[in-house]
Amino acid sequence: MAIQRTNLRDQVREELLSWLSDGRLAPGQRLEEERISQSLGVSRTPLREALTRLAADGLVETVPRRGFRVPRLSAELARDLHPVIASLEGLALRLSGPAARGLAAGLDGINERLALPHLSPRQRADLDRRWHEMLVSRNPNRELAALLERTRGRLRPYAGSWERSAADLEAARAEHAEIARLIGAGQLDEAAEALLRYWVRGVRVVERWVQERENRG
Amino acid sequence: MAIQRTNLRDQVREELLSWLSDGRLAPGQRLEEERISQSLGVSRTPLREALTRLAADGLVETVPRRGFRVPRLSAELARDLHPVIASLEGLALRLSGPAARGLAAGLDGINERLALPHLSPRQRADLDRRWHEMLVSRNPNRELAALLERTRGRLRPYAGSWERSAADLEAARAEHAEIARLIGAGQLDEAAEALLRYWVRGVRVVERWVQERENRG
DNA sequence: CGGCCGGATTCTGTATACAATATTCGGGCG
DNA sequence: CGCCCGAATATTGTATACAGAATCCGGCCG
Repeated sequence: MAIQRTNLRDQVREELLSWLSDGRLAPGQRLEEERISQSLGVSRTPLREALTRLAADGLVETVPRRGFRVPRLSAELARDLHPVIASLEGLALRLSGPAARGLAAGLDGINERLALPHLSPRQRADLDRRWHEMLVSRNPNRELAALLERTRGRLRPYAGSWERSAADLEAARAEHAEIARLIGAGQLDEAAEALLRYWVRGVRVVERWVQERENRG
Repeated sequence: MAIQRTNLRDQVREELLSWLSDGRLAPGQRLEEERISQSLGVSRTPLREALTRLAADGLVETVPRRGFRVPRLSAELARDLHPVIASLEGLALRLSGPAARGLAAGLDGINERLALPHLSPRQRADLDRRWHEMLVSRNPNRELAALLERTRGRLRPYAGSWERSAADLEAARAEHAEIARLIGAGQLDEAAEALLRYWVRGVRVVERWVQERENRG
């Protein structure tokens, strides 16, 4: 028995978010309201409100008199957002205090699964996402948590970049492991620095993926 | 000749933002759509889209089937947001690199004006806002800049806290001056630390103001 | 053959209409 | 006299209607 007690606006928003994740809404695509609202079985009103909210979060963009569109993939976005996320996660980690030490085991658990073969890029992206969610889960600052979730959400369209070489995957896993180790040792400042390195290295991976994607498609 | 705004949604949003700043929309107040839309001379449709965007930014909140309301003042919000802003501003400052040194003079200029007598709390809040905008104006990271503006915007309803004692005002000015001095000397890491102290001290000022306000009204 | 122009069509932005829930207010009951 | 209940009213959430701008498409001119 799912809780149905919500409004169409939020339901539509959730649906559009999943469309953004799985590529049914492709970068650069124009969003024709009538067509989408019909395929969702709702009117344009709640759809537009959902789109307005997504636009506020940067997941779609709006051009006056030309409606909403999905932003094109941009390596610059990753270049800009990754250090911001690293900084916020570092703050969240430091604010967690001694409670952070208990995270190490769980983090390692998720990191193990990241190595499993036969995972789709999106499944790996999801595991990475959960790893980082757990990383900051002991942070008591609610606003910081919300901001982090929103900001990380902007990278949703880049989930495909987890289609990466074995070497890149292994590098990410090694960095995860190193961060978890530092957390387990209570060295939160060092962990925050390692986080920054993790995210900055991730920029290059995303850059290459975006580049490749432009060449192919 | 004013710039003819693109759509009503954004015009309405700007108007509501100023209403939030000057208290015409008071914390805790329920937002009756029909009344507001009539007083703005627009229909409920663009108003609701503006409110949806404001809700995404945390400036209003929504209760299912009870519409939008202005969040109550909360010292906890300041406690949570101030360190986040400090962290983001610190990052912006470090990313500015050597270009930051040129900021010191302008920062001092604004800081001088903050000492002028006969300023309203809101005017002081505005000067402080401009001081911090200038502080990060050399930062090349566009996403960080946007995030900072949005996050700082959430403190809009707390502008009244610049109605403060002469001692508190002087303390803020002294910290501004110290930060500017460090920037002028190229010591960005130290400036970032001073920034953190500035924002953390600000928490107490806002806490007292919120407390006072609850007692009075 | 290519580029430009003008009407037809599509789509957005806004207004209005409508259904269902929340709130209000007065009357009955304890 | 106070509290609870229910009808009347008000308000939200959603659907539909409509005006005007953007886009498309075919014909005309160079």
